[in-house]
Amino acid sequence: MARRKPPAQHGARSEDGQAQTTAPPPLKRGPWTAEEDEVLVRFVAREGEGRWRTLPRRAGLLRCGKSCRLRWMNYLRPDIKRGPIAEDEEDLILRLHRVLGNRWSLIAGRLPGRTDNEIKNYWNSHLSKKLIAQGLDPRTHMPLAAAPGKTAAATHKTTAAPVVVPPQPPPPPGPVLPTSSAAGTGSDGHDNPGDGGNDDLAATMSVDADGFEGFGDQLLADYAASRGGFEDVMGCPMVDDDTFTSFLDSLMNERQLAADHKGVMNDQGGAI
DNA sequence: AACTTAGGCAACCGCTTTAAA
DNA sequence: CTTTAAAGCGGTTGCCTAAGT
Repeated sequence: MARRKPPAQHGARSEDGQAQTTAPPPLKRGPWTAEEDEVLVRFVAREGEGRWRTLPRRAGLLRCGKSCRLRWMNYLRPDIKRGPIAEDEEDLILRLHRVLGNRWSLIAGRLPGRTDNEIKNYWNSHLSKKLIAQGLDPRTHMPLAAAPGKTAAATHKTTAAPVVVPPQPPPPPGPVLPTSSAAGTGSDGHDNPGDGGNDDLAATMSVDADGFEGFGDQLLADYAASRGGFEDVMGCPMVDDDTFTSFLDSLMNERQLAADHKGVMNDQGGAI
């Protein structure tokens, strides 16, 4: 169901947006054809992933490297799971999002076969609305402040400021988690579904807490405290790598965890 | 039946981070 | 140490389809 305006061949920019002086080859844009898919699949099978920038030329594709990578990661990888998001997957997404926020790649890393793009789209088109309908702020999973006529009724299209979020009080002290620096950590960023892909997360989780909303999570706090993994440093609760990794695992493997904290969640308006 | 609106999702954009030279 | 290339990420766009009028 891909539709992206095909023309727009403004070749005046490289794939990274930098201006170019020499006339670039006419890069194709828009939806991929079955033929292109086949070429890419065959090439990756033969040469392996990586070197995306040069891949198009080597493979004989008139696409930019970014486009090839995206197509492979989001659609052509053999381990991609097709089909609707299952109920348990949805439940996991909700719980992970509550802890991780919009870290789609990290969330995807915990859902084998699902891509960050797919989860992001699913979140924006389904789950955020679901939370709103429950009176919860999709960003923080906290109860929406009563804002007459400005919440669930606020229809939106896709993600552009999808949710009317009233000014929030500072989130409760949350674990110190990585911000966008979780990106680009040497792994392919998609965290190889199912392979403990939050290692990079854990490695960076002590960086800073700025900009991470939706994580003020009593769930993790309790969990970490129970593990003795909490320290209060500069007013910011910290968790160690193992604690956080275990916590994410527990989110996946122990539905009981949520039940154990039901009281907490109820206090917050029944989040999740 | 024709038109309009909303939803869904693949693809693109721009920025950040990391690694290599 | 600095610069540059490569890769990855989150946000956004825009087309197609379905539902509604």
